[in-house]
Formats: sequence, structure tokens, C-alpha cells
Amino acid sequence: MEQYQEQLNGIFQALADPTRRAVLGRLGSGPASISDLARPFDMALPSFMKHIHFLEDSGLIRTEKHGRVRTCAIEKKQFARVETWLDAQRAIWEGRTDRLEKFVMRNKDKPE
Amino acid sequence: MEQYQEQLNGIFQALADPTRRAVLGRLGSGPASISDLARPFDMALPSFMKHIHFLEDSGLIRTEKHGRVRTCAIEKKQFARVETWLDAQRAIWEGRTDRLEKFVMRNKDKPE
DNA sequence: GTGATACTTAGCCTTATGGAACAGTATCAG
DNA sequence: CTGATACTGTTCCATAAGGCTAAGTATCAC
Repeated sequence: MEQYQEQLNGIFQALADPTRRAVLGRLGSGPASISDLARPFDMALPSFMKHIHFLEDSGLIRTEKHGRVRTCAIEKKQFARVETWLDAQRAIWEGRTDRLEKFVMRNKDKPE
Repeated sequence: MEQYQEQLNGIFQALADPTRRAVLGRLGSGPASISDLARPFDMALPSFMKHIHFLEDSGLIRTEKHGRVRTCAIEKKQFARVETWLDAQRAIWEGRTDRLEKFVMRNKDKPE
């Protein structure tokens, strides 16, 4: 739970940067090398690498080095955590009736 | 489009902090005052206020002052932007990326 | 082996973030 | 009018984020 919260911190923070979101968009259509990914951006490579590391640390991508080329791929599972958080959030505000109903049902079965 | 990206920056960044996510969770079950919201947190009020301002700037909450009490409420519409971004992302990796669909994706939630 | 390619490491800089304290201002309750 | 309540404004601090350059390492192509 605590760990889940820290993961969310990292994930949301990773998504908060347009460069990183663009990289994720690009990786959505298939793996790519660092330099392929970096090409569209007007940025020094070490700066770009920081974004890649950030994305990898957040778990949104995974990377692997073969020879001198590091290949990056998207990690779809991690996106599900965002989905889950959104669902939970909506469950709170849209599920009020449900929650109330559940509460009523529980108390019907378990009277004082 | 440009504006949409900047909004996403703010939204994701707002979501990247556990205090702010907790506030959103609390506001999900109804509006509350600043001090009500602040009570659970071991934090000076001015520090807490920064989070409230951040949330308001991101558009995830809206606030209103009556007398000396500022009441905060969740702004559900803004959460939809996250949803939309996730949908677009999934659309890419599920291969639904022909020209028409890309066009629709980019424009369906273009800001007002 | 040489040179180009593809990162990587190490510093440096500026701004933003998340926290603190302390001193206001504006209401409301009596 | 007075005091408590509910913020608000200001300033400070330490660390992290996002950019840069310059120099290093490890492959690969010839």
C-alpha cells in the first residue's frame, strides 16, 4: 500500500513532462533505441537520457542493452496502476449510492 | 493542443503528490473547508495551502470563499483529461492508429 | 588499429517543489 | 469591543528537476 503510493508518485511525475509523454507515445507503436527516440527532440543527449531513466525508474518503460544500442519498450502493466487509481477515485464520487446501498445491506443483515 | 499538453503537465504533476491525492480522495465524498481537509495532515497550514493552490491551478478542484471559510470541491471534468490521454495511449499500442483515428483522438477533447 | 557511433558519467546552472516559521487580515461569536 | 477562528502573505530553506557542456567508455565497420 505504502509502496503502491510511492509507485504512483513516480508514475504521475513521469507523466507530468511532455517530452516523456511523447516518448511513451512513440514507444506505443513499438520498441526503439535511445537515439531514435531522441532524434525528434531539440535536446542534448544526456538531458534526454535523464527522461529515459526517469521513465524506467517509474516502471513505465523497460530497457535493455545489446552491443552499444539500448532498446526501450513500453511497460503496459504500469499504466494499469493509473487506471486503477482513477477507478478508485470515481468509485468514491460516482459510487456513493452503491456505497450507501452496501452500507444499508450490511446493516440489514447485521442488526445491532 | 498546446494548451491541452500544458494542462496535462499540471494535472499529472498535481497527482504526483500523495498529500494532494489524499485530498482528492477526501473531496470525492463531498466538498470540505481548508481546515477540515488539512486536519489529517501533520503539516503547517501555509504548506498545506500550497497543495490546495496547486490543485486549484491544475483545475482538479475549485474553491470558493464564504465569510472566512474557503470551501473546496472536486472538478470531475478535469479527471476526464487523464482518461482521454490513457485512451489515446492505448489506442496507439493497440494499433488503432490510422490517420482518421489520430485526427479524432487529437480533436475530440481539444480544450474550449 | 582507426574512426565513427551510441551511449554514459560527471559537473554545473537555474528554477521549481515541498516543507518551515512568523506575522498579518478578515470574519464570527459573545 | 474582544477574542478566537480561518485562512493569507511573506520569507526562508533544502532538495529535486530539467537543462547544458565536456570528457569518457564500449561497440561496430572497415
